[in-house]
Amino acid sequence: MNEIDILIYLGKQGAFSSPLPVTTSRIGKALGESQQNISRWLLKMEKEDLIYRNMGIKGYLVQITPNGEKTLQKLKNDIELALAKKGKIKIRGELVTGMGDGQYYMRLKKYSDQIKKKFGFKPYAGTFNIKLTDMKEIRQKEKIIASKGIEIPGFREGNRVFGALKCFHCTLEGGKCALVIPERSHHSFDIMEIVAPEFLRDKLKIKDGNAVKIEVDLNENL
Amino acid sequence: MNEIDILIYLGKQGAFSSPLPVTTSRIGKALGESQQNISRWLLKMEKEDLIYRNMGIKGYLVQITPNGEKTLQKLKNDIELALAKKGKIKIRGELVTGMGDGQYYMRLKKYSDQIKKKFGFKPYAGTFNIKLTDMKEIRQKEKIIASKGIEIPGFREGNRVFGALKCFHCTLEGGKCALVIPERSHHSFDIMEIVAPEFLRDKLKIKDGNAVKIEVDLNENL
DNA sequence: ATTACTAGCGCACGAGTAA
DNA sequence: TTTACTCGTGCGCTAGTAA
Repeated sequence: MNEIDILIYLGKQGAFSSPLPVTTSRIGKALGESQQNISRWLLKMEKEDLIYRNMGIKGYLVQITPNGEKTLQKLKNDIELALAKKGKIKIRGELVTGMGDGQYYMRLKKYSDQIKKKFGFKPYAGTFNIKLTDMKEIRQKEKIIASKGIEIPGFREGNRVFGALKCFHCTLEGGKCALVIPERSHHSFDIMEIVAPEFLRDKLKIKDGNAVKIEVDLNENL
Repeated sequence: MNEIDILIYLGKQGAFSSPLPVTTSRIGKALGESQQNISRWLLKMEKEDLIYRNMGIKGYLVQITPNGEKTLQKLKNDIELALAKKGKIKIRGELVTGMGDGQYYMRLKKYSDQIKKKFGFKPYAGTFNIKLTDMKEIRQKEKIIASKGIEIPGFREGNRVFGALKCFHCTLEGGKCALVIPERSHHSFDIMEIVAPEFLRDKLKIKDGNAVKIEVDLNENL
């Protein structure tokens, strides 16, 4: 029991725009609380400028103040911010160079065109390679691999076969990137390859050995 | 302080999809509570199946359970339901006939075409006339009149001048209608005129003298 | 460093009841 | 009928401290 429960009850009854005739026992009944308890809460909420009250014939006329409305809005907002993190996984690692085959792949037009199409940016012809130094982080990567992700199909060029890629929207130190995982070659399990738009490469001033944070979005649609 | 605050905190840190390393004192600091208090709450929330916990090296690894997520969703939903009532005014009255000039207006094509255009239905060539029997209800009507509403312009036909109408989306016993207030003739302050789509006239089996509930939407856009 | 127990205090609760 | 007071109980809080 708290003032939020009462604000929600009053709001659902339409106490925003006009005074609502209510009694403490009716609210109590609806919320499973005693009449006395509601009486005390309304008194308190009046002091806190969450509601106005005027005596009516039977019971009070109660209305939610702008402050009361703001309180509800703020809570809703906070919950939304929290729920927005659903389906996102954070990973920490360390920037390394010269590992992984992503940088080779990204020079191939067939791959980079697909990135452009599905992620909306032209990838820099190299990748950020992130080394996962902790077993915990590798377990996170496993969780990502178990997700569906965004598939970029493979192709053949002459004799050579280029495998499919499983990709994810992600942010690297806050900047939008794409996580690229070749579907076949599962060697180097402790490396994550991230392609960035060209401009980001300049903006993020990170060097080899730097610790970086990545947030991977498991959802397919942005 | 309650479990919602902690769920929001954990959620914002991304504890939905993967275990989050936290300590009771860190949460306490963030929420302005003592370490001991957070310890007790986490214990309780674990019992209530809102979170899982596993001992880590320093502190716990905490994750929000599906049930915990559902709890947040439900609260968000309830708040949204409450906030959806904002800008809506409830009025009670009694159905009467033969009063008001709305029914005359609605037979005029220039008016009814506008209703069709702005409310999306062809009005029945008569109005529901609602008599406000209580001073409280009349005060509600004043609040409505003070709002902007949806204007339907006047026109002249030969010598006669037909005034503008101020209209509002509303529901009459749950059915979508339009409240129509002539801008000039402010006689009969205790009558509200409501036009309904033709089919509603049959569906709502209300007769003269019946008490009815109206919910008026002060917003212009549906 | 952690978590979480115990003790002590105060706020929140329902029951009874006055106005 | 109302609201809201007082009273007694118990839950939630912080501080101290054990593990």
